[in-house]
Amino acid sequence: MTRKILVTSALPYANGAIHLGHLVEYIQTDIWVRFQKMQPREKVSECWYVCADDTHGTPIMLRAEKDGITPEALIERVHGEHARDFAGFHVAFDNFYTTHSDETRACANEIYARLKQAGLIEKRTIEQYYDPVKQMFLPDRFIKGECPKCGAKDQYGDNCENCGAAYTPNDLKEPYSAISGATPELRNSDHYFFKLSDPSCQSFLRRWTRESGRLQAEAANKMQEWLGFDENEGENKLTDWDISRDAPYFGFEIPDAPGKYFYVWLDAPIGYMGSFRNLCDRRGIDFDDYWKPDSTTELYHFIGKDILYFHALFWPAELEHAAFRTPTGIFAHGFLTVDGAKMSKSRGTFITAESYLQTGLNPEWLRYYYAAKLNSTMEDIDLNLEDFTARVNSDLIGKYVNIASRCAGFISKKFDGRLAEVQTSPSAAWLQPLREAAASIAGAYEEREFGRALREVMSLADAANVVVNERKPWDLAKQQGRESELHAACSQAIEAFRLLTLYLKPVLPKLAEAVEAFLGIAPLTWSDAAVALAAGHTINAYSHLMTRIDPKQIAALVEANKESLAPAPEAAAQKHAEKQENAATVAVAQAAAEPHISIDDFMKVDLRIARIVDAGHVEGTEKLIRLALDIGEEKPRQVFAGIKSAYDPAQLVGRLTVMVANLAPRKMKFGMSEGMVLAASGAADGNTPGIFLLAPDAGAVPGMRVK
RNA sequence: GGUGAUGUAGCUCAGUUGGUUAGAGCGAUGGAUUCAUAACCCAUAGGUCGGCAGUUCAAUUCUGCCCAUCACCA
Repeated sequence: MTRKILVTSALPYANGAIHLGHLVEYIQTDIWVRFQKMQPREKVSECWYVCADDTHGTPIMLRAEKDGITPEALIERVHGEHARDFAGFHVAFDNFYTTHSDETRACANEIYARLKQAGLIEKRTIEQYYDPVKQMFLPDRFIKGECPKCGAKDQYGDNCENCGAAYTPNDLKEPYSAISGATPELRNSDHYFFKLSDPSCQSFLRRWTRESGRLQAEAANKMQEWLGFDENEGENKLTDWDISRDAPYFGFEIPDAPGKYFYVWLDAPIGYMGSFRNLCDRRGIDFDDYWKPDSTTELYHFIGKDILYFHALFWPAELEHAAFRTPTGIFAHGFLTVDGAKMSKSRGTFITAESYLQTGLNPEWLRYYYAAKLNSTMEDIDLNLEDFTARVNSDLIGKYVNIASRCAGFISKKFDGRLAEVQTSPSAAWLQPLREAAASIAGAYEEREFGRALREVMSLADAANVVVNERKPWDLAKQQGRESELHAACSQAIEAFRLLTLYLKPVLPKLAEAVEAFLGIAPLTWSDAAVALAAGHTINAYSHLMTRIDPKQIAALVEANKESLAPAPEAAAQKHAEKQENAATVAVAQAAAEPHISIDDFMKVDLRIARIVDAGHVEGTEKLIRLALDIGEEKPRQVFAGIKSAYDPAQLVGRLTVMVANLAPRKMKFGMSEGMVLAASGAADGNTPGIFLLAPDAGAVPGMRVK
């Protein structure tokens, strides 16, 4: 059966420039799509690649305000920049659209309406911080204050960068608005939730995430962590997802809720549909064929591993319950590092797509290098600038282009550009492995094992160079009567070059075009591997196809991206998920507060004497011991404790210790942890190793309260 | 803190369902060659397969502990 495929890359947020980190994904997707489009129609009859700018949310609104323009003007400008950058790197979307479109709005409204009809939308009143100066509700990341745990100042509203504690903005001490600096007030507001906690969502997602092909193995593991193993898991489930935001907000107003807007993360994935709908309208494609529930077409989302949550949980659950098809597969990739470290503005390794092109570097160099490093896992990939130069120069110029360069001249000068018979020539037997490699290279591309594909291509290029070396066309050219040998040797080398070009074409589309012009052939497709160019086929004069990277260009690129200013925090710069949160850093001095707690605070902690009635290792963990604790209740409590390094389970059974009995139960991969045992340990500096479990003096019995 | 991943030659990476001398490309060194933008070809050197312990006739591979790096914790 012929395949029909729809492919997406994650939507870039419309408040910043495309950089080398983004390009990993777009290049990866583009290579895969180009590969599919080279397949014969009977195998892949359609393959569409759509994307869009992600244009909504608070950061866009504030950014536009800061620039003194409307959000619409901002996103239009950025759309132009993004389209230019993608085109510059030969990323060939069938449609690069925008989420701020009628199509996306219509899809969002439809999905919302259907979810509502299915009883999966719920209105709830929540308490949220409000900036009285700016007159708007504040997203978590726009509230800063002191960490409730360690007292560190100027921490974001969701977690502490100093001690790593996670909390909600309501827990922050001395909170202030990162926008105005004002002290925010708690106010009530109605929000709309997608009921992810509904049993139908839970059971659907448990099934869906485990189906073969949906997720990479590592991603499926992660999902299991979030979802739990089975239906009988404790009451700790997925929580409902807040999909609305209050005005002022740049986005789509919810149809039946004036003043409420769809949260940007709701309409972002819907933007895939919106973009495709727009393409369908322009090209006469059947939208429903791709999105109806029982569709036989394939749908793939290429994403960064940071947004797996949105694409593997929320998105399929939405689609399923809104009576659309769900994705065939989610392909997550890792992050990019440059020279082994996060991209850094001060080091000049935060490199924008625009600066790369303006410095005069060839985009196909980067495409090749990324491809050489990409595989189907979520591992991070490193752009090592020295290695980049060496690898591209050696592989592409030294090996691959060299084959044409060293043989084409003889064909032109001695044979008037005409090729000898190759397909049936006995001396051309060495080309057979090159030709047959088409299948395994195709397999590697299909599986997104681009590195493996290119290793195979380059080893074939090595083999071709060895053969040329053995045939020595330069010697043959000097000898009378050996013209046909020379003709055969060079024609075969050209044929090898044609095959290698075909295999590299998904990665190097422009170079392949230049080769097609040089060889005087129609655009190469995968089935062209089978048949050699015919005897007498005329090729054009060779002119060099690609230059080497000059290390000076790399130095210039780094220099152009260097910011001498004090480096701003940029740790999360390559992520999509930050879109809803990333705030401008506003420094506001805060007075220190004494980190005392009241007796009431202390009494909230229900400490109990517990007897360890059972203890055992937890398979698959490095630090945990599973404890069964008797605190005088009907059933012992199950608690997981990170004390494996210091205790042997067998020695623990029977002894008394102290546990926190009213700690919120936490679902872990291996079951519920219903409390916590108390143990002392030294600072994390490792100078005082060891973990020391607390124990009461003789006389205490299980269940006694500790206070 | 918890979870997951990674750690193999100077660099970038393969690989090992436990089995003799651990591989490639680049780089280095030596040689050969001159058709090719000094590319290509041949050869050599270079690794306690992060560290320590255990299981085993045998561990880079399995198990435990430790170290380092990275990500995630909605």
